[in-house]
Amino acid sequence: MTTSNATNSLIEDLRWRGLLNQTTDENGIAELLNSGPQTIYIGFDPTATSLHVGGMMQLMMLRRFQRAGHNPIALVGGATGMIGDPSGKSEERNLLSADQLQKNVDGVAAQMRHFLDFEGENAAKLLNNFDWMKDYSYLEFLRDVGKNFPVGAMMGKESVRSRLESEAGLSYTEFSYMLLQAYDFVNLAKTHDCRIQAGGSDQWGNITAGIDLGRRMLGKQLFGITAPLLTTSDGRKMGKTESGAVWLDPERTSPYAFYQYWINVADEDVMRCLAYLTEIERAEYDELEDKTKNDPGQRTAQKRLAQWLTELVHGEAGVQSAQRATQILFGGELGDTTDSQLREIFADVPSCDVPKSALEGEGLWIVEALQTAKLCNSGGDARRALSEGGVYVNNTRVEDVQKRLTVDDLDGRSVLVLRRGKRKYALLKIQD
RNA sequence: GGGGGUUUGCCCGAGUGGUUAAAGGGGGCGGACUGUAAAUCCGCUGGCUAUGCCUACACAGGUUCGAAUCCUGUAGCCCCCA
Repeated sequence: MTTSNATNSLIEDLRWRGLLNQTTDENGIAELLNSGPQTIYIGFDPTATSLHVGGMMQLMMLRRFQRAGHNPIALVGGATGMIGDPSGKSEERNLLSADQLQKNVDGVAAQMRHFLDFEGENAAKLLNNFDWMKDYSYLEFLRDVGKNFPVGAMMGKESVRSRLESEAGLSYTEFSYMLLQAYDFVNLAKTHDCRIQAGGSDQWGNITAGIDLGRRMLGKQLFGITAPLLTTSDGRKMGKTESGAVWLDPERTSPYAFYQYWINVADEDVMRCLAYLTEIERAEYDELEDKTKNDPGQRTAQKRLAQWLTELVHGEAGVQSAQRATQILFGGELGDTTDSQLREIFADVPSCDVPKSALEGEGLWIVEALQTAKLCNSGGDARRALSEGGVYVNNTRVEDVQKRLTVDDLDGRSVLVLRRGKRKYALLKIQD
C-alpha cells in the first residue's frame, strides 16, 4: 500500500482537491512520503465536548494519509486547550477548567473513531499533550524551549501581529501559546518520528514555529502542510447556521439537522465541500459537477455530500433516519409511520406534553393548541394563521378556526404533529 | 438659565378634531410559484371568552358629543441665544 505510487497519488489527490494551501517544502514532503510510511499529526482544540465542521476537515486530512499507508496522530490539546490559541481569534478567550477540559477531550476522542482506524498496521494514535506538559516545570521549559524563540520572530507572526494591532491586545499567556504547540511538534518528532504537521491555514504560524524549534533543538528537518479554511462563496465560515454551529455530536446536532445542513449547501459551494470533506473520486466528481450545472434543481451533488458525510459521522442508521425525517418534515403524509419513528423524526422539534384527557369530550381547541405548542404567540395570531391556510395537523391543512383536536386525530398514535407554515413544527405528546 | 422644534405601531415614516387599529415603505409571518434556492406575485401583521368588546399614537391631566390631532404639566431628544 505504501508504494511510491500511492504516495504520489496522495499528493496528487490533495492538490486536485485543493487541500494544499501552503507547504513548507513541497518537493521535500513528496520525497519524504516516497521514502516510506511517515507519521503526520494534526492538533485539535478541545473547546467543546464535540468537534464541528472544521475539525471534520482536519480528520479527513489524517484519514487520507492513513489510507495512503501513513501513520496519523490526532493530538488533543489537553494542555494547549488550557491556554487558548490566539490564531484567527479577535479576542482572548476564557480559560477552561481542567474538569471541563477532560470532558471535552473525551468527547472529541470518541468522535475521531468514525474517521480514523485505531487498529491494525498503521493504526492511528490519539495523544494528549497534557501528558508531556503536565510535569514540565516552568523553569525547565524556559531553558529548553523558550531560549530558542527569538521574540522578534514571534512578533512577526500574523497571529500575534494582528492581535497587537487590535483593541483586544494579547496576554502573555496567549503569546506563549506558540511555544507549547511548537514543542508538541518537536516532542512528537522525538518520540514518534513525526516529521509532518498539518492543519488549517490559520495554523501556519504555529506550524512553522515548530519547524524552527525542531531544527534548533533536534537538528531535524520537519515539514508543514496547511489546508484552506472551508468557507462559503460569500466568504463566511462553513458550518454555521442561525441556530449555531453544526456539531458532530448527535446530541447537539441531530443526524437530521446534520444531513439537512449539507443538503442546503449552495450550488457554488457544494463541489468544494465534496472535494474537501469526502473521498469521492474524480470521475464521480466531474459527473456531479456536470449535474449541478445542468440540472441544479435535482441537487444531486448536495444529496451525495449529505449522504456521504452523514453516513461517516452517524452511520447507515443515521442516514436512514435523516432521510425518513426529511421526507416527513417536508410535507410527506404521515401514512403508517409508527409512533416510535415519529418520535425519532421529531426528536429535535420543540414538543410539549398534553394530558390525554384534554382530547376527550369536546377536545382541544386548535387555537389553544397552537399557542401551547408555541407556534403562535396569541389567539389572534393563531386565528390569522388558520385563515391564511398556514396550519397543518399531521401534515394536513386545517382551516377551520373552530377545529377541535380529539382522540380521532391521534389515529392510534401518541403524538400530534402541528405545523405552521412550510416547516415550523411542534409536537404534542399525549400523556395518559 | 431663555427661546424654538420634536416624540406615532417591531423599524422608518404620513397623518393637525370625526368610519383612524392609524396612509406608505422596511422587516416579519402565511400563501402561490420553485430546487427545502434566488427572484417574483398575493394576503396578513395590538389583545380577547371575537359578526362583538377592550387597549393603543412618550407620560399625566384637561377641553370637546367626539382627540394621535387642541390646551396644561412632566420626561427624552434636537437646534439657537446666554
